[in-house]
Amino acid sequence: MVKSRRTRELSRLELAALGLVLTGGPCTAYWVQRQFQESLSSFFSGSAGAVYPAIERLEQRGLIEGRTSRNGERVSRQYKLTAGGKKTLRRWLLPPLPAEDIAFTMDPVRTRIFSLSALSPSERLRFVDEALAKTRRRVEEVRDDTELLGQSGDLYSYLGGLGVLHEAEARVRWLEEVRAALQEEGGSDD
Amino acid sequence: MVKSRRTRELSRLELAALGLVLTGGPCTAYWVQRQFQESLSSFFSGSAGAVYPAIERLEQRGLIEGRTSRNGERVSRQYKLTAGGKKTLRRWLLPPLPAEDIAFTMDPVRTRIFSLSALSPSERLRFVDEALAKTRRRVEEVRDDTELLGQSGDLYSYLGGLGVLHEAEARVRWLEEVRAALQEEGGSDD
DNA sequence: TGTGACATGTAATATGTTACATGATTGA
DNA sequence: TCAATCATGTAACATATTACATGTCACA
Repeated sequence: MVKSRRTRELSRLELAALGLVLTGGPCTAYWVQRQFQESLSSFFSGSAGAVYPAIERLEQRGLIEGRTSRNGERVSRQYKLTAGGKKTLRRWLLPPLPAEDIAFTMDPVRTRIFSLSALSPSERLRFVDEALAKTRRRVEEVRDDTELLGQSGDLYSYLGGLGVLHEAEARVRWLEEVRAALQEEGGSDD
Repeated sequence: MVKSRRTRELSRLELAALGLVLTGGPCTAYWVQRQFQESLSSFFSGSAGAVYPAIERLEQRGLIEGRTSRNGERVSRQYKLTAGGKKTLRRWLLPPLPAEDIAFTMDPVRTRIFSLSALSPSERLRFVDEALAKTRRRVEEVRDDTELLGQSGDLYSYLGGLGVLHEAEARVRWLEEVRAALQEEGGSDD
């Protein structure tokens, strides 16, 4: 039995891609790419320049294995998880969950809040109102998409969608509070 | 009047740093770095290797201006926003808010959900229970920090903290739903 | 005949990460 | 005097982004 040498940790994209190959394999790199693009989470763009190299790295590590197949003139490479790949995924899922992953949070609208003093009181309200309107619309979109996922019978995708929905709804509630606070602070305009 | 030539867009880190200089200026790059490190949002690590170059780029663009000062042997460079910097911030805040910024969402726990089939039913519950416990603890931490921000009188920081709190609470509610769904699906073990 | 989805990649670019390195000042 | 904080940076590295490039296949 070979002791694996210490090697660099997998990036989030690599881990997510590995999980996709588990669920969808055997599948092509292109399919993985589409999953990223269609995902409700837009963290990864699903660009070819990111996905293809990531898949290659996973294969080089022996976490997935590819098999080139031919349909007429068309070649494609189908990947599936190896035993090592599954072990890696299990290590990723089983305790302990790293603190950074629990604390991770990012909202580009929230980032902007800290610069609000560059605007006049009425402009601040305009900012929040736009964010509120667009986030509400986003909630509806996510709700629809999640409902579809629920009907598709894919439990984990549905649960993922539900997570995105909860987050979007939380943003709406938060923005409503922000709006109230700004109105109170507001007073006269510029 | 000089038409500004088309130039690359500012990165999120640059924009966030610009906002920090608005709020905290005149301030040092080190101070900006500390703000990132202490922020409840852990999206940016606040590493010197990211912050110092970003501040330099902002200065080269004329969005902030620095002034080297001397206290005894100690030199430090104090930055403050320029008129152009303020204009840039206002453009960032005023409509339209880009759709990507509204849709942006990332939760490393949620990412893992899609790979849950690598675990046995009882392991899946263990995963969710750990996430739930740690996220609940996180909610308490964020609540405390946000309360302090509220007492500090810095309205925008407080509102930012409130946003993080809402998000953490939403994650707890979501994980509770996930737990229920997994128990229902669960049945027999491995 | 042409469009769009399938499929695979590369190149240029920039950004951010970790780790290293240095030195002054403050306060216990 | 020692540790922590203030303060400024650099180097190596990998990764992700956009844009480009190519070609097949199904179908209307």
